[in-house]
Amino acid sequence: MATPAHVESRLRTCSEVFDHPVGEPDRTARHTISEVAAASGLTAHTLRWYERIGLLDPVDRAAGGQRRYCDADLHRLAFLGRLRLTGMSVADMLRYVDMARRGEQTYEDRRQLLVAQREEVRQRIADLQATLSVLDYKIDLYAGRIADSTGAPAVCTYYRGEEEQSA
Amino acid sequence: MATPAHVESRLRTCSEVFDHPVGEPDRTARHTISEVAAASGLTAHTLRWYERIGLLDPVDRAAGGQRRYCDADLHRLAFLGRLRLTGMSVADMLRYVDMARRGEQTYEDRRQLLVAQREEVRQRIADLQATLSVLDYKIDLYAGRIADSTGAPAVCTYYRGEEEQSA
DNA sequence: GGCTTGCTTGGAGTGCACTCGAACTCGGTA
DNA sequence: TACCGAGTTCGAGTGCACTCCAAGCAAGCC
Repeated sequence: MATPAHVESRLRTCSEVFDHPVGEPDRTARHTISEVAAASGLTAHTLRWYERIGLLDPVDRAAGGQRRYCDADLHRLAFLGRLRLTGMSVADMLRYVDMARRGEQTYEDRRQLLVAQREEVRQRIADLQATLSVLDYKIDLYAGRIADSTGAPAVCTYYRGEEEQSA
Repeated sequence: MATPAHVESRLRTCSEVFDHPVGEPDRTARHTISEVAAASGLTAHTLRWYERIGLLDPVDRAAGGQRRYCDADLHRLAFLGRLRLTGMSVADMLRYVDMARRGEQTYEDRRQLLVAQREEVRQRIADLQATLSVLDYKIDLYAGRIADSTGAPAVCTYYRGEEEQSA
């Protein structure tokens, strides 16, 4: 049922893996730090720093001591990027990663952490959507598309009066 | 057409104004710094700092030098809070406020700034919603509600394989 | 051999947005 | 009069998340 024979099974590029981190990750250490930096949007500095503080497990090395990242590293980076996007602190990401290292016994703890984070994300989306309508209103106001101070029926006047600090 | 006579027209409280900054703001300086702190969620320290750096115009003072905020100050604070929520930097908020001080001639500039910010907010919402589905997937995974490695038809396997760092 | 490029390290530095401290003033009350 | 609590000032400090630096190494090329 896995990969049909006629599908080429070459190793995927760094960006391919990072942008679409699905399936069983290949464990071949083969991506250089600059490839991973380009794919992830993080700097090489930041990638080394993530490893130093323990967000990434020690990365494999080529002869000469250079880092070679495998697909599993990219999977983790991609997910950490998602968590960071939600506003999760590095300290909390570390907590999550430490749990992941402790294996199945932390499934429930991890689930709870993610459920809490999901709630925060939902709240954040709601806040942003409320902000969006304030921005819409202000933009229309500046474009002169809102007849001001005429008794237009029930027009939203959010933040009217903030425009000019005269008086 | 304005305020019918039978509607009581007492001055609104600090929280009322901050939470619902609509209509022409009253210019009576009457809210203490701790009231504004409670209503806005900012600390008194931060309110003074906002004024020091110019995000707020110099606030009126009671005899004795204590600050008394008016409704217009609260309107501005409420809108600044919205901008901050979008991730706008204090430096950019300052730019916006400086434009507002220069009056009508900056309407177009301000509109453009807000349009750009609106685009960022939309992008941010999209990112967060994508993250939400990743979180949903992971949460289900941890709850054991996803039959792993069985050939379930086209199940999303985002980030599968990131769970355990064994191997 | 000499040069360039890309990588290595640990520690120090940066920028942001607050956050706090210390010393002081004011108005009210027991 | 003594004290309290809420407020004042400005400069300094904090925590976070990078970001950079200097010195060095290894491989590849002219």
